[in-house]
Amino acid sequence: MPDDERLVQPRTLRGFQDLLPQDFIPRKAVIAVIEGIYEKYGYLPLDTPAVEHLETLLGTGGEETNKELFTLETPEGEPVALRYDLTVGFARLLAQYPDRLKPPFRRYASGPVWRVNKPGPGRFRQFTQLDIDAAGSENVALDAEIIAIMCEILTTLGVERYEVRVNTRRLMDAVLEGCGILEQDRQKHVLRVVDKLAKVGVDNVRLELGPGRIDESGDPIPGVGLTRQVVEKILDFIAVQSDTRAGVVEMLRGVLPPGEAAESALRELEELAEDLNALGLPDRYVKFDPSLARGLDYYTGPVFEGVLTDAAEFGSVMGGGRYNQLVSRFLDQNIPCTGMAVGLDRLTSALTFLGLIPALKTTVQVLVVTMGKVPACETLKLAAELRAAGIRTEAFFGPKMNLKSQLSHADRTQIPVAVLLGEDEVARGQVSVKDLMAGKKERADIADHAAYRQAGRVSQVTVARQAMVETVRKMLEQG
RNA sequence: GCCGGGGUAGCUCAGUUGGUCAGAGCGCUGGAUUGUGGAUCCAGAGGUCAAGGGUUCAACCCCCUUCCCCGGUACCA
Repeated sequence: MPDDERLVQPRTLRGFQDLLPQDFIPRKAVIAVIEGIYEKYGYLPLDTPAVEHLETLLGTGGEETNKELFTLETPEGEPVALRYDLTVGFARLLAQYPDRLKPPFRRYASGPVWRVNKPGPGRFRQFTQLDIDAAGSENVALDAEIIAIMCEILTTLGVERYEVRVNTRRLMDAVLEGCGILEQDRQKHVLRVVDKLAKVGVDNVRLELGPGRIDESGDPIPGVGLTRQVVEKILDFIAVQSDTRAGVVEMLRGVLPPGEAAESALRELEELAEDLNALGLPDRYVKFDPSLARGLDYYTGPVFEGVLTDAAEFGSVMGGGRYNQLVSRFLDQNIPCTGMAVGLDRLTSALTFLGLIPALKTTVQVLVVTMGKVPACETLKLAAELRAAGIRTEAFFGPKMNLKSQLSHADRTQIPVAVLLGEDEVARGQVSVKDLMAGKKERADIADHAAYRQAGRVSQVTVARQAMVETVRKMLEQG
C-alpha cells in the first residue's frame, strides 16, 4: 500500500455494499423474473424519490422518533430523510395525485431503501426492495392475489420448498382485547415477543411475556409483565397450528375469546382461506400461522411472510400486509391498501446458497482479440458487425495486447467465444472463431506446457469474414 | 445499546514468557513461451503489524483510549 497522504482510502460505509458484476448479473436476472410477475398481475411501474420530507416518513406530530431513519438536511435547511421502505412513498403519492391515481390502483416499484441498523448476515443499511401495493379496496381477495404472487415468484425461481405464512392482525387484536391489554405500547410489545416464537422457542416467549429473562450473554431482557393466566391464554392462541388452513380456522374457534372482534377476525380469515383455495394455492405452501406478527405497526389486517425452508437462516425473504390507515396520514379521506415487498439482497443470497442462481461473471458472448499488428479499426469493424447481429461483444483493448493476456482475460471472465483476428486473417479476408469452453474441456488433461500450446487451435475454425456471424452464432447455441 | 471474539501483504491467516518475527499460502507482476487460455517451474513487487498514548534497555506481543470488523442479543414505525 503506497504511503501517500494524498491518497483517499477506498472504502464503503458501514452496512453498505458494492455489487461487482458477478453479484449484479444474477441479481438482475432475479429482478427481471419478479417484475415480470408483478406486471402479469396488473401492477404498473412507477418511481418516487429516495429522499422524502421528514414529516412524510414520521407522520405529523413527529410522534415516533425512530432511530432507524437516515436523516439529512437539504442545503436550504429542511429536515429530510432517506426512505426506509417504498410503501410510505406510495401512500404519499395516492394522496398527492387523487385526480390521476384513482383507486383501484396497483403499482410496483423497486429500489434501495435505508435503515440505520446494525448490519448482520444478509442485513444492510442500504438494501433493495421490490415492492407491490394495491390501493382502493378492503377486499381480502387483493391480499390473496398478493400471496399468489409470492408463491409464483418462488416457484418460478426454482425454489422447491418454501412457506408463505399468513395471519391477520385482527386476531391478535381480539386476543389482546379479550385479555384486557388495551394500551398500544403493551400491544406492540406483545406482538414483538410473539413474533420471536419460531426463533427463541415457547419457553422463552413465556418468560418474555411475563417477568422477562436473562439471555445467554447475561443481558437482561425486560418482560411485558403479564399475569400467568394471560400469558397462557396468549400462548394457547399462538400455539395453534395445523396442516391445513381450514384446520387452523377450526382450532382458533376454540381458543378465541367471545365477542364481535374475534368473530369478524375469524370471518376475515375464512374469506381469505376461500380466496386462497380459489387461486389453487396448496396448504403445504401457504399456511395460517397465528404467531406471525411482523415488525411494522401500520398493518391492520392480513400479514404475510415468505421463508425458504432449506435456507431458513436467511430469514424472511419477502413480506407484507394490509395497511388500511396509512393514507389517512396524508388525506382526509382514507384509502385502504395492501402490499408486499421482496427483500432482494436476502433473496439472492438465499438462492445462491441453494445453488439456484448460476454464477455468471460476464454477459459478454464474444471477445474480439487480435494478433500481431492489426489496426484497431479492423477490430472495431468486426465488433460492430457482431453487435449488429445482436451478439454481445467486447473488443479487447488493454494495457498489453499480446494474445496471452487477451485469452487470459476471456478465461478469467468466462467469455465463451473468441474471434481472433491476426495479420494472416486480415490479409486473406478471414477470421478465426474459437470455442473457448470446448477448448478448455479438451485440453484439461494436458500437463506439458508445450503440448498445451500445441493444442491451442483445437475447437477453433478459420472461416471467411462473411461466415463469421453464422459461425459464432452456431457456437453460442451449442455452448 | 449489551456480551464475547478479532484487526499483521490485495485475500485467508501464522507468529513471539517481550529480544534477527516482518512470515506462509493464494492472488498479482515478469520470465520459461514474441499467433493460443489452464497446470507447472523460476524470479519479483507488495507491510507506518488498525490509530493514538503508556510501561520497558527493548513492544506486532503487556496496559489504557478510540475506531473498525465478526458472532450472539436487543432494536427494526
